[in-house]
Amino acid sequence: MADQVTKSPTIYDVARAAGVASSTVSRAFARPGRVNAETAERIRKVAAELGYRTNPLARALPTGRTCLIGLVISDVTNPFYNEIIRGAQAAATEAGYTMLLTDAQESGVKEREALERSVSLVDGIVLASSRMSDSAIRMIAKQRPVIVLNRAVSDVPSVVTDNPRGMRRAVHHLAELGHERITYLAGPEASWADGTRWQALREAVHDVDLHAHRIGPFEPTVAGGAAALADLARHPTSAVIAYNDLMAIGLIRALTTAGARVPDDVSVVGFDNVFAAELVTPALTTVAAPLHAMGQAAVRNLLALARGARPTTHGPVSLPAQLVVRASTAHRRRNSTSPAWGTTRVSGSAARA
Amino acid sequence: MADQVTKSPTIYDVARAAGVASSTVSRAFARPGRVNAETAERIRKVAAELGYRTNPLARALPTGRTCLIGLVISDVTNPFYNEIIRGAQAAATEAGYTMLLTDAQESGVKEREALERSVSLVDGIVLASSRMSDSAIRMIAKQRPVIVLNRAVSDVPSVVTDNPRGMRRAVHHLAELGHERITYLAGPEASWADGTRWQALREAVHDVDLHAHRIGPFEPTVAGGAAALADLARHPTSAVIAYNDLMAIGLIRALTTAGARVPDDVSVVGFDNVFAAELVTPALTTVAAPLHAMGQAAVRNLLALARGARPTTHGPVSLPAQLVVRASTAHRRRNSTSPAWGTTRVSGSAARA
DNA sequence: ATGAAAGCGCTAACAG
DNA sequence: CTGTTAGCGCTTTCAT
Repeated sequence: MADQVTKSPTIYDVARAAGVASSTVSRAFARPGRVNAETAERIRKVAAELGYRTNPLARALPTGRTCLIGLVISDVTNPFYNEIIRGAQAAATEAGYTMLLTDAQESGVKEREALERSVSLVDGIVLASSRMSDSAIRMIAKQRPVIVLNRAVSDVPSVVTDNPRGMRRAVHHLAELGHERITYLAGPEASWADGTRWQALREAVHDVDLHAHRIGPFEPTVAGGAAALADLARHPTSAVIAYNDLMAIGLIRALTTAGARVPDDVSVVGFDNVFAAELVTPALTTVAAPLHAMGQAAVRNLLALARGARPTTHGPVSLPAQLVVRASTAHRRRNSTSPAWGTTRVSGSAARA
Repeated sequence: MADQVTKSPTIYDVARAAGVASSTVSRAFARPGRVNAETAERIRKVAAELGYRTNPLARALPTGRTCLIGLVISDVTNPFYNEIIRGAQAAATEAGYTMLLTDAQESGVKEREALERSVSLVDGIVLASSRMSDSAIRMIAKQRPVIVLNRAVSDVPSVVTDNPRGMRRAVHHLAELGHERITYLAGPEASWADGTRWQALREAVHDVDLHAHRIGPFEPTVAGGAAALADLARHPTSAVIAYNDLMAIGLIRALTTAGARVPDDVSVVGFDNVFAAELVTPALTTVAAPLHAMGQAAVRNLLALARGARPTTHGPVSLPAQLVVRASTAHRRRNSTSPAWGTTRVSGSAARA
């Protein structure tokens, strides 16, 4: 039965038992060099016997450092963040920091409230795919070091994936497979990543002389991807690139249900390479973000910032993305002129050449 | 550029500006009833102007309460915890608490270290599928209120799913489909859930006069499930129940690759109903744990404990599980005496029908 | 209802 | 190298 009666020993208890001043005990733990080896040894021994453990809270008060960092995630439920969380945690632990993880539950308001309650508690904050406005972010960046992940906010250091390059690879892959028209399934309008991806797609497509068309925005979820089918049917293409894996998966399912075959009738590529991407059938071709590395980089940079380092680079730190080719993309079949999966009545003729 | 120069105003700044004693300011925030309505109003106004926000750290020192609770997860990467985290977070926020999430990275040692660093910081701890020994858990339960999730530890309150009932439902479902022999794919030996599930399976199977056979243990991952194929092939059955969804998914994939058809040749049921369960093909029939509710219940109970409530019930609090029937289970085909998916060379002729 | 003062447990000058 | 002495920002008796 939980009996939290025993008050944990304080620095004074140790000091008394070791016959030294409390400040010496403090030094023995914080600055072992500044204390006689023998005394230090004795203090450690006594402390161990008493079961003394320095109270991080009390320590934080005079020093102003809590050794806590906040990681705010727009939606912990999204598998996209799994590896990011882990990378961040690893970097934090490695540096002796503890992580305060907060789920913003998709809401800019909740995000703000949560931040409200935790800014003063942490030495720095990583904002992953924040739903807050740029100005709100700059606001909190005034109070504590902040790194934004997966987004660029002027005057606030950030870590992102190299979407342009990832997108270029996806487009080249599709081009090699003979596809000529690509539909982009847009994610949330507020998403910075969505903007860069669509922009990158337009440029990439231009380079290799293909065409791109955008539909959306849709929710960045399986349901959102499924919902995109109707729009896609109105203007079908043999290839589609989705804002993220979840949407790609949703679309594939809807497509399959509607009688289309992936990748035979339409090739689909996602973004992020989340865990489920390789589990679904067909396994998803996707642009893999270096999730773990991103979480890690964000925390490391944050910690550097907290230590007083000025952000070196000006633009965001950009981590390389890779294309993971799996089974959801295939060579375009010339003969499939009209989609078998038209909305209601398959308006056959409207297909591309 | 992050300029954390501006020191945030203290209670004294507010007191001075409002022309009252600091203690009055303190009361105005903590015990509004104990202060003149007008003064309180003035104080709030001044505080707002100055942008004063009470420092939770400084508050925690004299009160001993940090309004922080720790949630330790054996592996944040496992989708099983997604909804649990969310439920926990919701309950915490609702009660005005902030959550300190820690990933134990599958390691009892790391778990312990992380705990070491955070016990003194929190008002209570939820241990989800802890990898530590019962005695280690009881140890930390002596220092702070603790709730263990998904496990039973004597003398420590816990929240679990009703595995026996879930298992019974799965077995009845399989029985109705005409299956007679069920293989259980065991998860980690150290897992409390694994023990109860296998035990429940044996009992359930006995009630309806079927047979159960256990293979394993395997890693509770997709890879682990795939690895189980070899063992299963050695002693094939028309139905298998896996320790969890990830393993079930892994097995299905391996089975499919080996040329077997799910559910035609073998029916597979998982446990947990994680997000990916409905995404895979065939969609997984699984025993759904009330993930969100579990996280929520754990935190609520913890908070009650922290408030001084004695745990009412003696055994663990058990939350109901449901069977979600999807596409990975089907009626047993009488004629498939020998598996078409034998270990190495698929002995062609042996196909069903 | 309000003020004064004594800490919470620890760190950080400053002397010795 | 070690002891002394102030605080960090807030709460909490105890007076008034």
